[in-house]
Amino acid sequence: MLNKTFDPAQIEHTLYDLWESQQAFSARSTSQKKPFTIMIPPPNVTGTLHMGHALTMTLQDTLIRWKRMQGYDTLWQPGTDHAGIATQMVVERHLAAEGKTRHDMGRESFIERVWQWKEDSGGGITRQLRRLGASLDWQRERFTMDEGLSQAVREVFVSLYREGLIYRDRRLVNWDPAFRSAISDLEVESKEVAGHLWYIRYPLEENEALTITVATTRPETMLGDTAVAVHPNDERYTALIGRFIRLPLTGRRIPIIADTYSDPEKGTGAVKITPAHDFNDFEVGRRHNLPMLSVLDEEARITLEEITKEESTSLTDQEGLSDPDFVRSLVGLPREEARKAIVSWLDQKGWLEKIEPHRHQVPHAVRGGTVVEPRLTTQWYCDAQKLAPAAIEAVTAGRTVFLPKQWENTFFAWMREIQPWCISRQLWWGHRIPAWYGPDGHVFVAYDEVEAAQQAISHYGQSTPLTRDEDVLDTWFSSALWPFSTLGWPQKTPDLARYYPTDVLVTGFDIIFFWVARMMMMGQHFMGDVPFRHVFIHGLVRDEHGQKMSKSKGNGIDPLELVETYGADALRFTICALTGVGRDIKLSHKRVENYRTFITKLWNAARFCEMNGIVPQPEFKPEQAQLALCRWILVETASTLSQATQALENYRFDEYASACYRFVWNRFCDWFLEFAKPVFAEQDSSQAAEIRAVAAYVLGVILRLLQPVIPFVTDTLWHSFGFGEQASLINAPWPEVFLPQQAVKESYEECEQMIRIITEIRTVRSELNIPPSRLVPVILRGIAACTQKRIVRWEKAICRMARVDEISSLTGESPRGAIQLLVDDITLLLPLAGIVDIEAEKTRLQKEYAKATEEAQKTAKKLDNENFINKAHPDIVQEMRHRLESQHHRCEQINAALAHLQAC
RNA sequence: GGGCGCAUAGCUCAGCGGUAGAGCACUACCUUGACAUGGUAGGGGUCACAGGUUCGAUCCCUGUUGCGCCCACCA
Repeated sequence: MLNKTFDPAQIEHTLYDLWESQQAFSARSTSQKKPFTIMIPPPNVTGTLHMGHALTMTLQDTLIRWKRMQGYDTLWQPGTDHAGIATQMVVERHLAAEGKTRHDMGRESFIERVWQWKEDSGGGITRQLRRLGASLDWQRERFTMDEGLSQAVREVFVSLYREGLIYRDRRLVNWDPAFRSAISDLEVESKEVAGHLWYIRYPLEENEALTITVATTRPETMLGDTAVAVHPNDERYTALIGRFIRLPLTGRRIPIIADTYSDPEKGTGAVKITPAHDFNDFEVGRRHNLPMLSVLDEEARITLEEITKEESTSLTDQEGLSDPDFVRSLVGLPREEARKAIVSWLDQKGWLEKIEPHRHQVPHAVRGGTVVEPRLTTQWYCDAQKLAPAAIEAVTAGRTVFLPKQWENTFFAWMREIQPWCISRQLWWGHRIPAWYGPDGHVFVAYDEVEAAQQAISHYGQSTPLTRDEDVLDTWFSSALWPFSTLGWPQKTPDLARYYPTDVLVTGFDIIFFWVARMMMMGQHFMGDVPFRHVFIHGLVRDEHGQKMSKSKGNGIDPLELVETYGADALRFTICALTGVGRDIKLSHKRVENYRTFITKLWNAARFCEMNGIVPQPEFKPEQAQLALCRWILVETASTLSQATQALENYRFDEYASACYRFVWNRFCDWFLEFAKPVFAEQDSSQAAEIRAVAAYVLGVILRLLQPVIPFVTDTLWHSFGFGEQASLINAPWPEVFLPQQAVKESYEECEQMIRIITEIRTVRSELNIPPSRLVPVILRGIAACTQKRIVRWEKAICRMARVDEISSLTGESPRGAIQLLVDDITLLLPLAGIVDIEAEKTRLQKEYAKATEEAQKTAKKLDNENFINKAHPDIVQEMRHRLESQHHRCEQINAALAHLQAC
């Protein structure tokens, strides 16, 4: 017996455990079935489930469960990511709470601590995925830092190095002074900031009275200036090109150079060049062979190390121009303080011409939010420019297709402009770079220490002590290998051959560059094929006001809270229903609450079936159905099934959900079950047996149709009804579409007509304020014998559903004051004289007449247009003629009804 | 500066070259033996604006406005 209400909390845990213990989600690599594979975008191992996860996982699970039913050998590969920076940050925060830093602990014990943290919290996210109902193949769960994946990382690093696609380079990187690490371009976002433009006079070498003024937003970097650039065509400065200035503060002698980088429109047209602290200046410096002096250390504090190394003599005191004591006092000052100090010194000494307020873009670290400092360091780079073309070609050729398609443009735009990928990070948590250095700095890249040592012997001719590179790899380096590393690569495993390339990647647009592009490059390079055939890009989950959910705004919705409150099915169905193409999702408790009613409706429909003795009849075939009602619901079932299937094929989760919703609620419940009620109420109806069989069949289809999106409630019902004796719902076959024959279509029309009759009567009743408790008689006038027989067949249903107490027929005149209804060629009379307000009915009819004539006029006007007749498609013209005919007919009928009333 | 997306009922969104749709909200009536987390019926839209193409435009094209996003850019 089904409970009166469905209680998800009670069943979801047990049901999921059962599924898992039965290994219902396991891929069967030895089966004959065709494989269908989705790789999970691995969530951070120490993370917690947020709405974005709930969205992407629901969509993936819906696809994978659907494909499983379609008979594929499905692999949904689970796993987690070590998330270098994020995880290290969390653990460092814990340490800070204890008053410690990672440097106090040392590398080894810090890493041990992170592993411990991973062990303690690492199950969280996977437990939460289970809570959502995600049908991942847990036996295959992987972690980006487990032994197998680490081996893949080393293999990729070493071979790319040997191919010259990984190299070390000294150039500017985006440096996060808080992490004291390089970060990638993608981890930098520019934010507009209200700052200042400082105009500083630089005196000419030969005559201090003559100055050239530069404008800068970063006066603190002037310690590292090694040139002033002007545009070669800028007449204001042509005479100065090739001459030298003396840099205030240090007295350094630096050239005025001509370079087209300088923009005469900006500032004064003369720009200070600080190659070690600005990406553009760096390029200028390279072109002109300028010295590159770093004046900020790893924490972005002033350092004079490089200046004093380069030019130990320049720091001599020159009255008013250079001031060695002051400059030395700057050492160790953070950027902002150094800026203030330098500006005030310049002002005192008269070098500051003016200050203007200035809004400009400043790069900030996406994670942590510190102002990023361009910094000259040696890092490891991956030559993405060489890897990109194959990935671009794969998309151009359609071997990988993005959906929606327009994301391909985003992908192309970035890939075509791709920059060298800085893959080293000055962190401790991650894949340590497999590179060792000899005492002279010679690099040995090897799979392990033993191999490196051997290389050293052959290089040096003797055993030589090596030190390992301190840095770790960018987290996305290992993520890039995910589609094949999880399948056993670099070994040539059967799984790799079977499940690669995967079928679809489901993810958000925010990681197209970080992850999708890199998987494409690595997949093409190491597997010789794309990692996935489709990339389905979904939107973002926002709050009900369309705001991005964020911790700081506190507007986030916890998916687990929704699951606890409304059930996983309700959340999943809501997500599917709201996932349109290329649109973000606005989510609220209210939304989930609303869609939960659908789950409730389904549950209650099933209870009704149960109460009426509906049990599965495995022998039943839809082709056998004779009754019009049964044929009608079977046609509806077939049509829903094909709509739903097509929707899923096109990743139209919203259409899939709404097709199911409409069918279950507005067809199965509102009409089929309602029509069935009077039949079931009869003691021994000959029709009941067929209706029961069909109801059971349709219910079975409904449960299978909805299993992918609402697995808990459907599985519960599946077993409760005993459908499960044949197969578990999870592996039950996706229903076949039943193709209706001509006779079935006629039956369908018959049922549709009855629906219209009932609706017409209901509408009139409602508009004339006849309460449901008041039963009314219906008279059929001048009706053909076969139509009459048909109505008789449906009499009980019409009476019950339209609140009618008697259906009779007559030929000849209508009774006075009877309300006349028209459905196709059937005239229905409601003899309500004295019961209803005749005037109200007149008004109603007049309104309807006006509407009908207006519509008819519109059609007539169209048909009067010669151009329309000549140029429109003949089918359309024909259709319009038919339309006009029926509109005229309808007008006449209303008019007749009106005339009848007038006569009263 | 370059690019992309969106604009349809009070709200959230489908849709489509040929009579504007759904859910929620709203109004009225109804506790009828599956379900009040329900039933029945109803009101509500110059499809952002201006041009163009077309027999016909909410739909296609161009422009305008508004909102959002991505990339680039520390003078």
